[in-house]
Amino acid sequence: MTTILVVDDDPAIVRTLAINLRARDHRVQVAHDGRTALQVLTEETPDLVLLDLGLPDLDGVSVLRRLRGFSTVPVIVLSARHSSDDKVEALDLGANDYVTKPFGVEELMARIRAALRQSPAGTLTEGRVVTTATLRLDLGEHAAELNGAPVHLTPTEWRMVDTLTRRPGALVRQGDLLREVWGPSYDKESNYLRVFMAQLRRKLEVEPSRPRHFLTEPGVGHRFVP
Amino acid sequence: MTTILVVDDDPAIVRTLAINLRARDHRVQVAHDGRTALQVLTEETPDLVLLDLGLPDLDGVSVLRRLRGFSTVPVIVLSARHSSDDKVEALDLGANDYVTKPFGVEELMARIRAALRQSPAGTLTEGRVVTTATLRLDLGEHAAELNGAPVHLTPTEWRMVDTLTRRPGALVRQGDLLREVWGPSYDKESNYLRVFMAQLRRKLEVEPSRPRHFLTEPGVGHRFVP
DNA sequence: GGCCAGCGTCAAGATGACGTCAAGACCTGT
DNA sequence: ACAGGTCTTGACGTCATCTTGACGCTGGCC
Repeated sequence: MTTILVVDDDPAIVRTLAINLRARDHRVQVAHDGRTALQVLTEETPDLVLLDLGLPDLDGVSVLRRLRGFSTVPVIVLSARHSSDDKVEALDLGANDYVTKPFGVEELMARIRAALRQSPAGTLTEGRVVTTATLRLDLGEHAAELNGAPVHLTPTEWRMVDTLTRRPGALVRQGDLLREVWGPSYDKESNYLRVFMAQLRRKLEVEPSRPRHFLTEPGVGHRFVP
Repeated sequence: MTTILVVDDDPAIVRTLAINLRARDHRVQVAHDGRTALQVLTEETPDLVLLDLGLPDLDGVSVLRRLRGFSTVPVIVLSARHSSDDKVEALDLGANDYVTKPFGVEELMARIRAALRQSPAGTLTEGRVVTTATLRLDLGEHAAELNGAPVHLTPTEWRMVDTLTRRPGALVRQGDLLREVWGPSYDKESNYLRVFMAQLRRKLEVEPSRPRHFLTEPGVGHRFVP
């Protein structure tokens, strides 16, 4: 049983979606504006988000940008805007799919199934936990410990940890890391990597100047070794 | 760099897609019918498939069904059929996205980015791995081992290893090697070869003075023998 | 035996990438 | 409006890597 968060200010649409989703055995959560949506997302961990772009308070796009700051939950954008630019923007901000209103319910349900199917076996719900001799990183709970002492990581730092630890020991190229963490257009800003790798080492390495987990492969990329 | 397989029988569409994909640094493979597409997929491992539904031989839907039998590669369906049933069918058969023709190129490119982003990071890397009795060279991961002990190679050394091991046992001429590693204008700087061949042997040969893998063919070039 | 061309070796200097720091911009909640 | 935390941006020292040149060795040829 999966949980789906519906973010839309139109009660009629919300009702239609809720009925259809419940009929297909999903749990449904509702937020009528962007602020509430973000609030819900920090407290709950739905398996998918249906996000309307036309919200009363925040722009749907900002909601998307912000939620991608701390979550990799699959997002399907619903929007009345048909323009190519809007679609490109939303997709590049991290939306998994973009459906224009009015939409066929059956199609949307199929797209939801598709998105859930692809979602890498639990990015949120099944909290990934990485542990080493000195470290404990709970990706789901956003909790980090160094030698038992809790450490606070910022959203960007979490995103870096997330992509670096996805395949332990594997090399992540600079461009890939930048795109994953900051977005598609940032693939040349290697400054950021220097700053944030230093930050991660300061917070997560016993001896920041002699890193054992967060390593640099000069000219190529970075890797996390357990 | 990712490889994308375009399956479509319309040469005009294939050409448009190929141009746009190459401009965005993708390698492009083409299949004009379903049979060829399935054939290619058993031999190569593209990172994403663009699949037209209207093919001359097999129905695109059957292609999709069959390829899902042995592959989890992301598939974006392109189709002139707008009906909801068609979309639902394709999506439920395992398509990751469904785009109706005519489509905006920018939108499609954004959807490709979105699909690649979601695909588990591991599936993308085409890791060539070269092994001998004493050596292990993982070109994708930039990891090298000599008798089980990890060895660190610099970027230039990796480029040399890359070109030398591309065709094991084959002779690579000095000029070709220099051009591949340092650039087109360096084809006379055979100094570099001397310096870096020595470096490679020091790091990757059990007995650097009696090389068994990285050999020199005086006056002609170099070769890697497994 | 002596000469030459090409290869192997070495080390010093130049270069560029990385690590570090701090000031300012930005955003958020009070 | 303010205070706290976070992200961005630029400058700078440091280090690994690359470049460059000098020298010794070897094998072929006269």
